[in-house]
Amino acid sequence: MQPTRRKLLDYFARMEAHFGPTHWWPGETPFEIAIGAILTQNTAWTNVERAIAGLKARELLTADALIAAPLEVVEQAIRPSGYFRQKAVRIRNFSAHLLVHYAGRIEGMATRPLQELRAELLELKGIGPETADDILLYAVGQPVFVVDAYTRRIFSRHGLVPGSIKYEALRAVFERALPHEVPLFREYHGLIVYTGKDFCRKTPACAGCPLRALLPGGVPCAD
DNA sequence: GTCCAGGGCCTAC
DNA sequence: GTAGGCCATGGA
Repeated sequence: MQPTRRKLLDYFARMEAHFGPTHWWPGETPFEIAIGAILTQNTAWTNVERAIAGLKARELLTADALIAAPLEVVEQAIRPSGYFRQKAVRIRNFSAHLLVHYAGRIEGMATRPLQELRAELLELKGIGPETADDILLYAVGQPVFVVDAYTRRIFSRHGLVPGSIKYEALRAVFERALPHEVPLFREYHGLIVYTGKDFCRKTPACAGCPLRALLPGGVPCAD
């Protein structure tokens, strides 16, 4: 049940033909991207934008500033993103780690061996597999394939992987089949997000989806 | 009013 | 090792 490189590149080509370049991920600096990765956990991006704006308005978008500010100020700044008490602690945990080990600069992470850095991020409370891989791919620029709910939904509905597949197994599917190129991994995940947002939760099922023709038996997918 | 979003942690079997 | 509860806001 391992899809070929050819097949996964066909999915990519069809999404790219439909959407064009996504330039995923939204964010002006590596630090902002990393914080956005934490804030978007189980949360719609529109709410994350408000939270990022709240941090910018208070000049809190650096590791130093996030640590120096009172916790309640950070909480209020990110309140629109939901789970604001948890996330305030999480972005401060991440900031503290960044300050202690990398002088507060994401760029400092780029010199570390990828697997060691990934394990290090996963040690931090509030950084799970998807958030770690978001940070690695989009903030640090390392070739890891980001898996999310849309990835599992789309590729299991297409019969390419089991619906019960775990995060690491699904990540391995893509990383085994595809060349480890950062631009490809970045765009591939961005296109999956676009496709999932626009088509997976709309009715009639799959109308207009660029992957529609690839569905097994041409049958629209549904929950 | 109800459902749920680009997760992750903790607890109980 | 895994299923279930919890965290919280805003839009559909």
